[in-house]
Amino acid sequence: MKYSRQRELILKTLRENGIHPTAEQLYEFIRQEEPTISLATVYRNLNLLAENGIIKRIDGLEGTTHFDHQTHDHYHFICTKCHRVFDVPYEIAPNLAESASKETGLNITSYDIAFRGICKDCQKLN
Amino acid sequence: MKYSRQRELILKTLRENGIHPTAEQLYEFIRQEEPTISLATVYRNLNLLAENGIIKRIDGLEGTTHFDHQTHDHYHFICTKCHRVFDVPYEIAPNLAESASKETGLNITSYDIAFRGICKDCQKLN
DNA sequence: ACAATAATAGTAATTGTTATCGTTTAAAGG
DNA sequence: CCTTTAAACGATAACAATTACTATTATTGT
Repeated sequence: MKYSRQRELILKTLRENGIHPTAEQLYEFIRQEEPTISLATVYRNLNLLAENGIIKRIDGLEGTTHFDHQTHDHYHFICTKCHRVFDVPYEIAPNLAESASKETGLNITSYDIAFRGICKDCQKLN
Repeated sequence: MKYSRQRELILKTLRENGIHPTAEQLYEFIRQEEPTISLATVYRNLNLLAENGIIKRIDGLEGTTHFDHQTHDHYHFICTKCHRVFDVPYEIAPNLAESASKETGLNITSYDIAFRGICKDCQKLN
């Protein structure tokens, strides 16, 4: 993997962002600083970074994939109204992958937990 | 909601299917019995059934939505090789939505837990 | 500095899904 | 029954998210 300014910018922007953006959202943000960047470049690098374990994909939302700079297993809260994704500072069970593997006999390598509901900002708007 | 032969067939087929198929997979299967059915009808009815709580959507896979005839909260195992979705007969924590709500202060209404790994069939093929 | 090759921008193509629209069909009342 | 009405249909166009393609540019090792 060869260095590129665009990839560094993508990673830096993702790390500074708290809501785990989509490729499109990142693209719109980065465009302000780097107007010639291509949407394809954002997608290409996000996938590349995720494949190399540097960032993490978050599926589980309707249609669009989000990206997270934190790679360790943790939980998310997805607002069903504004569709933003937040980290959940709460742990159900430590070593969940291992204990679930033992219990079920399945070869579990990772997991995703997504909680859904209306976030505090969206609740205020009612 | 008015009765339709197509909807009944979709629901019946989903209930008989163990791997929680996508709309496309259901469509291909149903076509054998009902060759004139439209893919749009499959999508329309799966969404309608899910909105009415009769079936459940499973997001969380790369891109494609799967559907599940079981509506109560339960966990899934997604094979990262063949992309089939299986039920996980294992419960981490009862009343997870409520306890996580209390713990975090978030207004959690539902959740999804997806384990990932290689299923037994795919392990055999190596 | 130069060759080799990875990465880029721009855009076309693909894929999963939804919307549209004219036609068909199930349910309810006369 | 027969008619009316609205829901559902099939076919296909439209759409949105993502990937593939291609000619050009940038990075790295020598």
